[in-house]
Amino acid sequence: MSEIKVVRVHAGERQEQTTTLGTKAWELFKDQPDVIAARVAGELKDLSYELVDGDEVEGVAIDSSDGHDILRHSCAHVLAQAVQDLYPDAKLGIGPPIKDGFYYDFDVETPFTPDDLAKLETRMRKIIKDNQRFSRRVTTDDDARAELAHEPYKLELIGLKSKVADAESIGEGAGAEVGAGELTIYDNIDRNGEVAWKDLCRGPHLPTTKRIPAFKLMRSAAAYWRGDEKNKQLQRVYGTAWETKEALDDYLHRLEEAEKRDHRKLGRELDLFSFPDEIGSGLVVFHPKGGVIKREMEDYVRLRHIEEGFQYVGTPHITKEGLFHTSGHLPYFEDTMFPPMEMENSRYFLKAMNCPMHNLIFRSRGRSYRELPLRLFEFGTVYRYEKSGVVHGLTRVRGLTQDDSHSYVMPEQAPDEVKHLLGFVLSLLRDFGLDDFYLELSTRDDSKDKFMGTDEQWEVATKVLEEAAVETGLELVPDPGGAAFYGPKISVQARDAIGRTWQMSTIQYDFNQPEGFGLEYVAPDGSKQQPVMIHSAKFGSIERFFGVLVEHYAGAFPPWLAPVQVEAIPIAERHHDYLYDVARQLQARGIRVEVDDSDDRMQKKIRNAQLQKVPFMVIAGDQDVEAGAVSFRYRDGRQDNGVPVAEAIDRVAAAIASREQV
RNA sequence: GCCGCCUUAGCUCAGUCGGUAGAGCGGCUCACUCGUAAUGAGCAGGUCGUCGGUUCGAUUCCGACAGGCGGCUCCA
Repeated sequence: MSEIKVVRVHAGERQEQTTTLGTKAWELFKDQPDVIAARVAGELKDLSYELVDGDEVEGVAIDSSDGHDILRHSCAHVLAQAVQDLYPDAKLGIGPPIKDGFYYDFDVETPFTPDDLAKLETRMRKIIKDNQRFSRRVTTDDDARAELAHEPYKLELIGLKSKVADAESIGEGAGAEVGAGELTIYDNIDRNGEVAWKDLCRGPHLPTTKRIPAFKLMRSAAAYWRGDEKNKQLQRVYGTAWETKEALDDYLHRLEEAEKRDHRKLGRELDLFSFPDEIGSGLVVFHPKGGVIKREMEDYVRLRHIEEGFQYVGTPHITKEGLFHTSGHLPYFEDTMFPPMEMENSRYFLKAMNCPMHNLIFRSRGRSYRELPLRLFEFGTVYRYEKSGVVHGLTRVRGLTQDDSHSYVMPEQAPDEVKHLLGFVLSLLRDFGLDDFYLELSTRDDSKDKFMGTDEQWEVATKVLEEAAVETGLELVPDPGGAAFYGPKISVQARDAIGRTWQMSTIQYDFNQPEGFGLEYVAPDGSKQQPVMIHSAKFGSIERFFGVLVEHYAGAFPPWLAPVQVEAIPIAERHHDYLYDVARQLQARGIRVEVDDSDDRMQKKIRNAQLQKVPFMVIAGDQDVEAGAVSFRYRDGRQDNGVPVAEAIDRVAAAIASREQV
């Protein structure tokens, strides 16, 4: 028997090992039960992979990122097997792992109900218990076609694979089925050595179904085949799978926690805003408490813009259609604008973007290079006809207010202006408590008909943005094809308190609208030149940012934003006057305070203030009155008793002024 | 826009196998005046999302529409 040499890599350590030809990868990891696959020369392999001389082999643990993907993908196979067991006519789509789980698409007569999911889970448990072996088999396109003749979607994938090199371009997630290179089928072999099921798949997989420690089916929904709305809708079943029952429970618990932060729920509970049916879908009204937060946000943002050299302007909500022809928007976006109103032989549109109006302000008189950069800024409310299925709380609405600015600059000023804007938006987001970002650079792709302008213009603009983005040192993710029709954009993605990312600010470089509007300035040499305009929204939309902040803080806003900053709680009725007096002093310092003079017991008042997430509870009873003091209770239950009134007021005022969280 | 599910009091939710409904919280009134997350009692509150159909009779069954939820597609 011939010997081979392999290197076993573990925790960064390389360990040479001599073994015999025919040794399988799993034999190297017999002592590590959490290893479910192997990485050989950077490629993931099944544990049944047969080692060859010189291989560097690293164990892939089930709780690693790759391990999770493999576990979840294998679980998707088990789901598909269960579906075809219970619904033999079901045709298979694709079944890749996704963040925190997996899905599998099926073409079935009738959509799955929650009851069906329960039945499928039961069936899956049986398959898992059956300890079926995932067995890899290399095949050819022709053989696979014959074998999968009854699976039209798989046949389509095989056909596409032979045409394109990049499997991911076939459609979302399809890379899990057909990878680059050879085509493989995985057989599920049961205890009796029979093939219980099989699927076209790139792998790798767990060694056996029994290695799925914990899973759960989450929901079903329709999804277009290959992500194209022109294609048939398949039924997609979502599930999740984890390395232990505890990890699954933790995940479900995290979902529950995220649900508690849902701004739609908190918006109702904290009486911040609502979406009255009578007004229409996606149109929000802010209640007084939400209004306080919104006003604080706007006041601060307006102040900071002015400090950064912006001038505050105002524009109307409707306009004749010609303006949007000039700007170039109408041909691109008419179907996402509200339909026009006929008036005095003109068609008027609700405003869907502010830039054209700002251009008219620029053009209202002659401009000198000495005025540039000219920075116009406003809270511009725009209306967009979002499709009915996409409206979602405050994060996707039909009426939104952008903290929108346009900087008009000489072309040579553009790089500095973009850097200035980027620094500004990041500092602003930090002031609101978001400090974990990455950037996305959205550029033109090959579908050039979607985009206006010359190759050279796009190249220059993209380079300016890219350099500014790189200079921040933040992670930069490319987004080809994501640009606006008039130019490339940088968007700032912020991670919230529980790690979710939200698109916030955008900075766009636009050489098209200045041309369309005939914008010009007089240069030092007396010639007329065309400025470049740079669009920027810092929050993106006030409404969305409001929603993000609600979720980020789980409704427990820092004092400077909190609708009620101090709840004064008398222990008994005889302490009311004392607290009214304290409240007057707080109000004199501009602090938002309420005295809870209801006839609830003080314990109930504390509970109410706690549920309203008020940052400072100021309590007074006989002892406090006698000492000229108050007692603090914070949201986390911490107490600080007998604080002299003047000191207490200073303390609250200081926390507000510093915009800190308490 | 597409697929599925949902819509009963201000909120959260029971219920009616077709005979016009109930709880808790919240609100109001009264009593209680209390030291760090729910005092007690009483009262009020619903054309069961809207419109149509079936039926002697519809909140319940069917259809359309509106709104919501979860996805897909989209997102200037």
